[in-house]
Amino acid sequence: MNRGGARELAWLELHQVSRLLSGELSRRLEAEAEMSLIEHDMLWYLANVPDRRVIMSALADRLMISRSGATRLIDRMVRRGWVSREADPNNRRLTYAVLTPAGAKAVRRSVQVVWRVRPGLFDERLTDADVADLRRVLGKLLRRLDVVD
Amino acid sequence: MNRGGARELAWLELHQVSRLLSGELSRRLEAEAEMSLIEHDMLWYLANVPDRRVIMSALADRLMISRSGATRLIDRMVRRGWVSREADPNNRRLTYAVLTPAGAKAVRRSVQVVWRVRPGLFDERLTDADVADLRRVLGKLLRRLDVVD
DNA sequence: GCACAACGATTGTATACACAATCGTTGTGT
DNA sequence: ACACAACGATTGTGTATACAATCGTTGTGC
Repeated sequence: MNRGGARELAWLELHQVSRLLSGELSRRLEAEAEMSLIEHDMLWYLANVPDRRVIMSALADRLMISRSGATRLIDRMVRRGWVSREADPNNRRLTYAVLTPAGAKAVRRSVQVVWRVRPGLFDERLTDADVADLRRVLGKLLRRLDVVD
Repeated sequence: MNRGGARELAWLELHQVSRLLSGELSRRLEAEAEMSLIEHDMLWYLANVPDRRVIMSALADRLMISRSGATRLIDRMVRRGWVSREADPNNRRLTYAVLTPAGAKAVRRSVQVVWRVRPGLFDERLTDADVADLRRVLGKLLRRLDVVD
């Protein structure tokens, strides 16, 4: 029943690799930095954005999660003291998620974990040519998938 | 703070592509075949395995979900009448998930959706060389990630 | 043969997530 | 100025998932 075509296998392997890689990094982050992968991604993004603050809905888009997902994610981070909420004085519909000093400290630790773990999972196995090929193909796939970037 | 290296971007794009692709196929499956992506994957696997039956834990491994996740997934499928459970007469610890005729019918519909949707998302955008490159790189990544395959 | 470890599946529980509904705020047409 | 649409965020709710504990079954050492 049309099994095993190269394109079907490529599709399968793509998801398999993504799942295995993020699963492994996830476990290591959970164990060594007490945070989930999405929490790390969020903090890392916040740490590298001007003013270390971002509007809730922009955060949701960037992390590819729902608006309510972003609300609850920030709830957890506020409870942990890593992020604070700030209202926009000019437009009271907007809420900023702002990285706190404690959050900056936390993300410094989680980034260390990523730097320690990711090379072994990913970077070290690929030559420059591999990376270039991978990005070329991923770029083609990404191009029309309404990614705002 | 060490942003934007090609390897970091490749990692990001890999997960982004996987997420966007499966998200889109997921929505289409939900809308047009009333099942989730993992449910389709499960039925499709079952439909192509000898005897259309598989041991629970093998199913979990294959789908890369937890054992309890597999139990609950099969619970749902049994409720829908698409899968039945059968005990192994020789080893009463083992449970088989078996595709029912109704399940075979359901997967025929969901496969149609996949065949209709995936080419536009994936296949059509890639040349044979793209697919070969992608699989070469993914293969490298997969090789040591204890994939039973 | 019996005690007990190993095994496969399930259940209890906590958590994360999406979708839909809702709340307060801001923009718009007349 | 007012009614109302649009907007951004949150809350209510249902569901999927994982981890740990447990249940019944099978294998093993003595």
